[in-house]
Amino acid sequence: MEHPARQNLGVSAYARLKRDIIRGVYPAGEKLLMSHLKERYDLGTGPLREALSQLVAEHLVVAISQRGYRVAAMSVGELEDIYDARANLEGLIVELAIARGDDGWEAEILAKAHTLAKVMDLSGPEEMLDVWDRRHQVFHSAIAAGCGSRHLLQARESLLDQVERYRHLWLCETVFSSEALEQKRQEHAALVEVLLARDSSRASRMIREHLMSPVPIIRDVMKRRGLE
Amino acid sequence: MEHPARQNLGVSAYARLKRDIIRGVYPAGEKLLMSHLKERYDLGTGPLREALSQLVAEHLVVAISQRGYRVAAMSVGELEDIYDARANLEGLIVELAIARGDDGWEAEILAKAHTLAKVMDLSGPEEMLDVWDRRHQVFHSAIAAGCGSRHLLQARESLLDQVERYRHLWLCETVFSSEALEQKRQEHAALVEVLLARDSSRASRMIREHLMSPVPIIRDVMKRRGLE
DNA sequence: TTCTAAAAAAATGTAGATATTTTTAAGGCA
DNA sequence: TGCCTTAAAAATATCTACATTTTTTTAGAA
Repeated sequence: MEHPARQNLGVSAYARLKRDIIRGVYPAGEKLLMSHLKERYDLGTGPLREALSQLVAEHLVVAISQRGYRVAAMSVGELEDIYDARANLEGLIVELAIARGDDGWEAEILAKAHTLAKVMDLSGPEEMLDVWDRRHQVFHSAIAAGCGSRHLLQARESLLDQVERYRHLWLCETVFSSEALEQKRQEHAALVEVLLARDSSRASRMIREHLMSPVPIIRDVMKRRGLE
Repeated sequence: MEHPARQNLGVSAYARLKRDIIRGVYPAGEKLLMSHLKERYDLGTGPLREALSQLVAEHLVVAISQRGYRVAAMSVGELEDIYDARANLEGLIVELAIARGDDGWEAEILAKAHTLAKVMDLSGPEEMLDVWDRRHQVFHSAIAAGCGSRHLLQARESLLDQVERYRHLWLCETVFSSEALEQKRQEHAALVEVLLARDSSRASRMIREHLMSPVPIIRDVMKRRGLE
């Protein structure tokens, strides 16, 4: 008989904390009080400190010696830098993917693009956005996977984790109009076409623009909320 | 009066463990026994687990639930992927640096290149290699800094950390002939020239080749040591 | 108000309790 | 004997409770 494979508590603490930070449960810069975390997650300090250490390594949390932990700050400056870095890295990855991707890669892109395009058929507004976002991520990951480099994809993941708090701001604030959805769909369709045509420089430019487009919107949200 | 700013033990445990892993004190794949670590670093499990958690996030250590920690494996496959990823990322960063770097950037490069070129004047063989390596890193960092993106530089640092174990293999094994040194010096000089001329595509290609050159040597060392 | 000192709160570290895995040893069977 | 299974013992990982140290707050005095 197989046990349910007992995880150590640090791992689940890590997952839950990360999720809560990304979802904005703890605002940027907020002190993460050990006593509060112990109560909220019903855990001892040991596992919590393990989890926090990992989050420090991922730059989502900052540790100040003898003064505990804080949620990493957010700023418009960082917003712009993360998106810039992400756009450029993704551009590079797409170029490599076009040079290196095989038939399976093309097929995966088509499959994920199709799944993504079919989202609107679904039910409620909240849930639809959720599903759309998940499939959107999967679609872009399928494109990136073609570069074939575990370590470039790892760098990409790391930036995704760091951008997630800003992106969440966008998802929350955006009343997702069907025009915007339609707009995105067209961008994706155009992107797929250029990818399959293996037009490296055009694909790279397109993906960079595609990724940068939420920046002005998020910047506005931040300024409105006094997060600048 | 200022206190010496007491660090928590996890931080120094992290630094020492990382150093030892990179230096090959613990071979790839080796089990990191808590009892051994406690004795070696004279620390309790708490700080050690904090340090190990950070190293897990940096992919230098792997955690297996209820079975403790191991040094991350090494393989020729990973060697090739890290160097490939690094070369491509560095190529991208150089292109951005050329587009974005200002006069200060150019000046820094010239300064660091000069310091690097002057290393040979120094004393012993071991120490010289040490100094050379440090200045070499500084030189390349000065180039990369021009891209102006904290997050791209952070991704670069992360790859540097991960490649360090392989690079250390190279530094240890290489009896550093003055021809090789001379060869490197020429590559650097050529690189500086192209950078200052702002020849983006040539600089990118040159740096990619420059970074890839140790790969065959390291691959040989690994095969000889049965690390493949 | 501004400074100081006591009190409270918080972070950090260790020791030891608990749970899990690994090793060892013994027994059964071909 | 050789090999597998099983059970106990040892080693190990993990977690919590509490002790210690440091920071922050509070309250009183100048």
